[in-house]
Order: sequence, then C-alpha cells, then structure tokens
Amino acid sequence: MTALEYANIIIDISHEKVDRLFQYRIPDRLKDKVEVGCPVEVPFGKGNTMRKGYVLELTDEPNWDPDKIKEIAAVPEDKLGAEDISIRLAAWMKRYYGSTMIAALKTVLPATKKQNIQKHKFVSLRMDLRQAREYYYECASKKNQKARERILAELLLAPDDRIPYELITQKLHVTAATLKSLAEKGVIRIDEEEYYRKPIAGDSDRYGAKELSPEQQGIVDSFISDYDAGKRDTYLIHGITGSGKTEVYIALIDEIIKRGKQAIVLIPEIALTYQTLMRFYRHFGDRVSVMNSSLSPGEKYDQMERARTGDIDIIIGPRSALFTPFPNTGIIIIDEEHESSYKSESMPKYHARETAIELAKLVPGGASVVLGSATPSLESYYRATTGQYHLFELKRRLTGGTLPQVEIADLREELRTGNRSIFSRRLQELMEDRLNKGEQAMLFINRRGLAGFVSCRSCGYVFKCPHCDVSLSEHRGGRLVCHYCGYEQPLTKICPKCSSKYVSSFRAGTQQIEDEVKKMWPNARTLRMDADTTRTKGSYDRILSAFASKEADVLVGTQMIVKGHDFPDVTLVGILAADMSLHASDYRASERTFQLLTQAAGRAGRGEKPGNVVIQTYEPEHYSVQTASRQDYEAFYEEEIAYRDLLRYPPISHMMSVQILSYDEDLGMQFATRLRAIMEQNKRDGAIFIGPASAAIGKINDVYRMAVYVKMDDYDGLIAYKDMLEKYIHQLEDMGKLKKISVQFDFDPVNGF
DNA sequence: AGCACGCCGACT
DNA sequence: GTCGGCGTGCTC
Repeated sequence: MTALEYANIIIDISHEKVDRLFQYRIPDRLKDKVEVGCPVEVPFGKGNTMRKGYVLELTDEPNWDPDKIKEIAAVPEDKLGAEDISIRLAAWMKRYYGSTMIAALKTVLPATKKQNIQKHKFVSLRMDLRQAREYYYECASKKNQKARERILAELLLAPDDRIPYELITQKLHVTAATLKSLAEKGVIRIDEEEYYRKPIAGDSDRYGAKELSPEQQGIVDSFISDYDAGKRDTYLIHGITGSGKTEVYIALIDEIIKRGKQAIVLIPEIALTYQTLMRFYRHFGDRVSVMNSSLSPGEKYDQMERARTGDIDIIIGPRSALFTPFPNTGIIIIDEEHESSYKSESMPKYHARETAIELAKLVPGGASVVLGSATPSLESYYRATTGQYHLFELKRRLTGGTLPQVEIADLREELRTGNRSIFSRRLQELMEDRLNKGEQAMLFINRRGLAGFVSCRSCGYVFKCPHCDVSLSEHRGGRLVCHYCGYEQPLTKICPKCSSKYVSSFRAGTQQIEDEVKKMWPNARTLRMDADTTRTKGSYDRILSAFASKEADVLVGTQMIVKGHDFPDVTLVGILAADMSLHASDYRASERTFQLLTQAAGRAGRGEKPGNVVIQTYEPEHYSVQTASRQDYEAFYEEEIAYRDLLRYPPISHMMSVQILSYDEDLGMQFATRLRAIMEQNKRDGAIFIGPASAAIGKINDVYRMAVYVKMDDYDGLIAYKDMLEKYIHQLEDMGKLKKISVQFDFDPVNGF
C-alpha cells in the first residue's frame, strides 16, 4: 500500500520525450496498485486523451499547483508486455544498484527510433504525375500552401516516387498535421515498411543437433524435466574447457524454442568471435541474431524490432543483449559467467547475472537462467553450494587434446642464481625448442593491477595492509598506501622479511617483452596484442587471424589473448608475471589471478601435439598459482571462500563502495568522512565501515577519487544506507552546496575503483 | 505524438 | 467578417 499522494510519471517512452516528468494524483482506489515502474493509464493534454505512462517516482509533495494535477485513471491489469517488463526491470536496477531512474531507463531501453533515415514510414504520391503536377502549381500559386508545395516538389523529384517520413518532418519542416490532411485529401499515401538490416548474412545450412555425450544429455534432461514441471531456477554449469558447454546451450535452446519461448545468450564482448557465432548460425539459421558493439544504433534497433515482432527466437550478445524485448523469454544463458565485463562500469553499475535472474522472475511465465564457466565466480559457486543455484558438472573433455604440462618457475630462485632477464631458464629452453620446431608460443603478461604493488624480488615478500589484507600501493613521496582504509606506512628500502635490498614496485609492459623477445631470438616473428594495438576496429580479429594462419611465431599480449580462440599449433604458453594480478589492491585479486592462469594454461596443447605451460612467479606457493597449475577449481574455491569469510567480503557478505569524485582533494576527503559519520550515527546491525581512502587510481583528469566502504551481510541494509546518503546529498544539492563533488555507488564491486 | 491557439492570407 | 492552412508550444 502506497501511502503517498502523487506519482511522477513519464509518458510514452517510445518517442524519446523522456526529458519530462508529469505529476498525477493517486486516487485512493488505486493506492495499493501504484508502485514505481508500473504502467498506468493517464489523461493527457488538452483533450485528455488516455495515454500510457510509467510511474518513476512516488512523492507526497506536489511540484506545482495541486488544483491542476489530474488523477491516474487506471492501472492496466493484463499481462505485462515487453516494454512493461523493461521498465519494471529498470525500477529494480535503480533500487538495487542505486542509480537514477533515467539512467536505468536508458540502459534498459537502449535503442531509440531516431537513428537512420532508413525507417519504416514512407510517403508517396497517390495520384499520377500529371495530376500531381497540376496540384503542385495550384499550391505554388497560393501564398498559404507553401508546406504542400514543398512536399509536392520533393515527391515529383523523388527517384522511386517516395520519401522517408523523417526527411519530410525534419528537413522540409512540414508538420504531421499537414501530412495527415494531405493523406485525407487523397493526394499522398503514408506507408509503413518493414525493413531490417541483418548484420551478418546467415548461411542457414542447418544441420541437426550433434550427438550429446551422456554427461551433456544428463544436464539437458534434468533441466527440461524441471522446466516442464513448471520449475524456474538458476543453474550453474561448471565444465572444464573443451567439455562442450556450447552444445549443451544449443540443445537447451532447441527445447525452449519447441515450447514456444525465446532465448537470450550472453557472452563476453571479447568472445564474440566468428567461430562461436557460426556454431549458432549453423544450427538456428536466420532465427538467431547477434548484437555487438560494432553495430550502429539503427542496426541495434532493428535487432530489437525483430525480437519484438517474433522474427527471431535467439539473440546473442554482450550484457546489453539482456534487454532484448522478446515477448516470451524462456531461457537466459550467460557463458563465461565469471567475466568481469558482465558488471557495468557506468551507472547503473549492474551485474548481468543478478539482473538476468531478476528479469527471469518478471518475464511472463518465468524464465530459467543458465550460467556456464570453467572457473565460476565465487558468487555463483557459493550460491550453488548453498543450494540457491542448481549445480551441473561437466568433467570430461570431449575432443582429444591432452591437458598441458604445467610448470611453475620461481623467479626468486632465478634471481638468486644470477638470471636477471624477464624469462626464466625453463621458459627460454622451451622457447628455443618450439622456435626450432616451427611451433607457436604465446607470452602472456598479466597487466591487471597496474597500480603497482611493492615487493621484494629476492624473497617475494609483498607489502600488505595489516587491516584489509590487500596490497599496498606506492605513492609519491615514498609512501605505501592501502586503497581500502587509507592505512599508510613509509616505503622501506630493505625487505622486512629477508633484509635484501631488492625492494621495488613491479611494472612491465607488452612492448618491453616484445623487444626482449626480438633481442633474444632475432629470427622469431612476433605479434603484439594489447590495448594499444587493438584500438582500431577489426584489429583484434586481424591480429588473431594473422597468428592463426601462422604469420608469426610468438604472440605477446595482455589478458585479452587468453580468451576463446583455439590455436592448434600453440604448444607453449608463458605466463610472465603471474603475481601482477595477485597483488592488485582489491579483494578479488586472487580470484582473478586463478581465472587468468587457468585460462591461459588452457591455451596450450589444444591440437594434437602436447603442450607446455610455464607460470613465472615470485610467489610459487600461493594457492591461486598452485591450484591453477593443477587446474583444481574446488581446491581454489575452498581457500578463497575461507579468506572471504574471514574478512567478510562478498559473496559471504555484501559490500557497498561509496565513490566520491571531487575537484578538491581536501573537500572530497572531508565530505567522505562526513558520509561515513552519517552512516555510523544510524548504525545498523553488523555494518562494518572502512575508509575513507584514496581510490586505486587516486586522480583522473584532475578529479580526485576516494571511497568509503561498507560491509554488511544484509544487502537491504546497504540499500538503506544508500537511500540515506542519497537523501542527504539531494538536500545539499538543493541548497547548491555540492557543486564540486559527485557521488556514485557500487554494490559488490567487481572492478577496482 | 496530438491538440489548441494564434497568425495571416483567401474567399464571401 | 469568417474560414482554413500552418507553425508553435504545451501537455501534470
């Protein structure tokens, strides 16, 4: 029951007049039905025509003359349509991730109609040319029919006798009213045409489903018997690389489509490769469509329209594909669910996994969510073990390809025995061997956590915060700083553990490595792949295909080279600095490292020839390194979840990061301290406050960044804190006191701030 | 998007 | 004077 008097409503989303809110009174009879996100019927405009709107805010304060505020007429009872669901989802995202409703709406309704001239409405002549010419002269002779004259002139000249509607209203300055009267007079005709662009020409030589292994078939059968029994659930498929998760997805989608439903498949942007897509195209033909960032807004809109009208049943795309307006979504699949690209970095900072689960609840009849990964996120595996998700395992590799032999090279030992190069002796040996045999190698530098941790190159000791157990970062003036709580200590030149003087911050780049390779093996042909070399469109695919066609012997790159793509001739993978991501200054460092190492190791020996992997590290005994080298997920999980439990990090607990951006460092710090104080004055059970502290990247474009963290078992408690802070911030803004500071919230952060 | 209002030329 | 086309601005 809403006790509040007024609802702020947005009218007719589809026509991009999202800029204004209209306030309506909520009549008593509707008070228990009206809520944020729900569709309503309201009288609008001079003629009080009934229009559909959506409730975005509820309030007790009229924002103008209460006598002029009209009443909401009705709340439609019928099943929610695709757009209603999107708005509801936006309302949930606003609440759950703490963004504005407008930002949430823009995320959920990404494609706008106003894109290309190639639209569906066309205007054409309804009379023959002679008649039209006569009518044109008639208009031209009169002073008050200039608009008609312009249209006629344009239509007479049009090459195919028709003009896009938008061209007329925008370029010719003719209003819709004029067109309508001309249409009624029988001079012109307004046609709608369905015209959709297809981003990839689908060769639809469908071939039937592949024979599934008993393991795979078991998953499909179990899922379908749940589904047919009306059970909608979240499933986690933990399947080692090469165990055939994609075939399972395809079989599941087949079954879902047979039941008249549609499927959304999310994959990380980076894995949107031609091969992956072709597997879906071959099976589903033109019933499948792809969304990716290289599509123009117009093309994206077309994909959405095709989904809405039932032209397609399956959409594949990155996290934004989640908002495809299918009439009856039956399954949402998230492949490589551990990928950090599923967490949005702009407002609202939503996670595709959680949002998919929420969407699945809103969809008519409910949908099931299927998560898949070789290295599941701690979140998902934790929920699978606690019974919130259903766990499936794929333990057998389908296609041959033996598991590579993984070796760990101890860089401390290398230094001790006089090897100061960036390649361990074992890696040099193997490189030599592969280059001689004409086989390929990949060198992977882990550049995550570039903020630069400080370590001892002799014993591997890493300076850590005694309170937060994350690495300290080196700051100017010889200070070591914790990015969570702000703890600080002076940088010492001598290692506190082994007293050596090899203490330094760790930095390395792909460029240096490529240079080093060329120096050591002048005949080796190298390719480099990192943020610099993949800046232009298509360069990513170009580099990968060049390497696949053996135009180079060595591929040097950052984490982007470890995803997807099979190179059968790669028989050596070198991981140059496994530690890098281990000591990023946030609590997910070990998890990320394990995932990267496991995936990188999985690149070797995908073909017939056996492969080798060398993991170079200063910390060979670390559990991330050890368990990754054995490809032992469960062992890693046990260690990691114990650490999260001890320090109350997600997924055991929840964490909200309150991020403050300020042009003035002192002002920002003061404000952050004030925010923490406000929360502490209203302390809730089990809340733990940390900070404020400077962010991992303390300053970007002259804007200082700092954060306060709150850890709490109860997610709703965090939301309550967020609401409390938002209210306070709005008050200050209304008084004009918060010009130089902005605040954002990030729940259960995935990427460091 | 749709509607009313107000301006201005055309027709009675 | 009145009718009607057409551009503009507003819609709680």
